[in-house]
Amino acid sequence: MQEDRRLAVLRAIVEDYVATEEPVGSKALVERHHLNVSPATIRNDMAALEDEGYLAQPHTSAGRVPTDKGYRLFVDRLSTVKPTSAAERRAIASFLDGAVDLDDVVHRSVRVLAQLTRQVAVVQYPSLSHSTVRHVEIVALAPARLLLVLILSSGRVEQRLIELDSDLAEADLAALRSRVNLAATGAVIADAAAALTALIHPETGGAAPSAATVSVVDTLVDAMSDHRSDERVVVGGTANLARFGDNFDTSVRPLLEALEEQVVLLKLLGEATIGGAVTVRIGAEGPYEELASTSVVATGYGPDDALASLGIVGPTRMDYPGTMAAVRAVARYMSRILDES
Amino acid sequence: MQEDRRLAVLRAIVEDYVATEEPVGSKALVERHHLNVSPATIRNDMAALEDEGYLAQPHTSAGRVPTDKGYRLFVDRLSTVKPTSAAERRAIASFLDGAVDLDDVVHRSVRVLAQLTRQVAVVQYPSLSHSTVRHVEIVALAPARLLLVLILSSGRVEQRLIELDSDLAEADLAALRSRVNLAATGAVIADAAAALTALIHPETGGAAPSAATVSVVDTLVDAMSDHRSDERVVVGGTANLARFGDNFDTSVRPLLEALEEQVVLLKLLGEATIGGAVTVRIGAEGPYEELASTSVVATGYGPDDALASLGIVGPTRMDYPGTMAAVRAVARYMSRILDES
DNA sequence: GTTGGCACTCCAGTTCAGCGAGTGCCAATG
DNA sequence: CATTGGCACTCGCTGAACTGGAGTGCCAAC
Repeated sequence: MQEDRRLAVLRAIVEDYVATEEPVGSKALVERHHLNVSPATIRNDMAALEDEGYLAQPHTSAGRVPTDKGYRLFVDRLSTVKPTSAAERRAIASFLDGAVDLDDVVHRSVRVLAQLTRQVAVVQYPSLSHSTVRHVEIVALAPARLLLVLILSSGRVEQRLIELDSDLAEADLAALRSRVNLAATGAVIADAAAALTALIHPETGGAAPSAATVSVVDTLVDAMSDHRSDERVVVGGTANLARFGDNFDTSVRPLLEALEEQVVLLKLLGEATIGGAVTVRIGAEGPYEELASTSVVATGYGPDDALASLGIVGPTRMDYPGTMAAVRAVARYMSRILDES
Repeated sequence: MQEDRRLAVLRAIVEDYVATEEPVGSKALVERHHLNVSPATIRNDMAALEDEGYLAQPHTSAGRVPTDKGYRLFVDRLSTVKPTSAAERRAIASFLDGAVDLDDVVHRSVRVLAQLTRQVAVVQYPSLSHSTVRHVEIVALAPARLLLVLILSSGRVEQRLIELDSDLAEADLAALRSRVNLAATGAVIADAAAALTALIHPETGGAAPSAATVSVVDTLVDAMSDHRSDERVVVGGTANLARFGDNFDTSVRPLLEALEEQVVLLKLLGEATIGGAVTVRIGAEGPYEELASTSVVATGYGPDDALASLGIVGPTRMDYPGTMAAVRAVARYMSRILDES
């Protein structure tokens, strides 16, 4: 019985603190939420919650503030999933439906996510490793100079320029082109790379591959395993940082620094790709000390939610239910769009 | 004689203010710079400079601060061009030389520029309109489904997918491919678009073009005139905003907002593409009221410095000579790299 | 277990005086 | 006429002292 009320108190404190940005005291609490008990009772509960580590006092004789542990409990057990509002769904739809290509989808997503959550939004580009090869084109710019164009299902295009030691006849080029496409087209990146490699290392000892073939295949395999381009992320909504101009040094500065470090961002997002659900990292739960006062709400998108991740970064004091709903909604819509195209 | 000294005083004030971030007084000035006159004399000069609008006082009985007009005079007439240091050149070279493709060049440039200037750096992608067509590839993914790949000299690749009403024979495809390339390859975008259009509107009334030809040409011309992709910019170094955490509302917030608005950024940079030199917009000189307390230092890059622009955005109180040198150095290096590849 | 009462704590905001950097003006000087 | 030293004045900044109020913790009563 008291246990139930305690949780209700914790929930109320989280909600009030998120809304007001100020430590919440016992009296204000009984007024705003109609708990049918006296402030003194609440005080006892608050003291207990503080003992258990869910609350903290900025200083003696101020109200209580949730700790990371408090937020965690709130997110895990107390928050009711806020359904995305019709207005939000409409915003997402009208924003994303106008997108013309992959770049555009990613950029629009980051914008709409930043707008909905009023936080800094981060969207990772679809990773190479989950794409399939749509087509490989080999163009002779000059007799000994080839342009390789690798077109992937996610809409991404990679190009490489190579010089050959000797000229390549048009007929040979055509043959090479069709062999390469036969091996790679339609396959997942990893398989395509393997199939291509097999072309120049034939188990069944056929004719030795030509120098041009080796060169082309090497370059393509290299482009396919170039994980550098996996590391691309787009950031948006940094203007939202302006909302919490105080706490500059504790909140904004480390966040800005982290945003510059794409590697960190990718790690943060990466954790989220695992399950299908929306992941929440609160405060110091992660390994990044500088981000102790920020939370990350992220999820995967694309088929099986495994193509790449998107999410937001914000202060631990944030509207978790709303943010989680927005992140999930954008991810779903994005998956759908990518699936259609 | 006094005129000379007045300018020296202005220069000294700008330099000191930039270095110390504090209003500079007459006494401190004679001490730091060895002007061989008394503080009282300087005071007279300062009063005169204030009358002419080059200086201002934050409040009575504080030191002087340069006005926008003061900075303008400083930039135009008083600053000696700081030659890029060897260390800077080395930093730029080692940073940019590792770049593998266009995206990479742009991203690396923005990083190195942000690092050198310790400001927010902005680099615009090479504009379509100044590129030439390197190659057009037409691939039949299916008999009635074509993939068009447009490869530009700047390293950019555009792709379009089209469906035909009827199947296209391999021979016809080859013919079309060679006609299109004959018309477009090597030409500047605008010319290429015109030449392609001519293919389907033959003045000398030849045979009417096939439906496939019309479709392909239309799509290519459309891709060439797609100025949306001209509007891409990359921003870096926002973490440098942390350095001036005070003035949050006057400096940081509007800047963050401007950075989100790519259109504004492009306009700011756009002004710079005109001459070959480094352009400086100081404070309220531009039409953007919110950016009244920021300056933009930018220049063009690429052949004739006309391919696109890059630059930095920072507080009016900045090291103009150093910043201008860095911007110019990065632009030059970038031009060179793009030229080579 | 809940409640009202009460003493206590401590932040936040305000007032006020003193300090010091800096100015403007003036009269004197070369 | 430019320069200089002197001097009174301004004004923001700093720190101390004070106060109001919100909030707590504890205790005794129900």
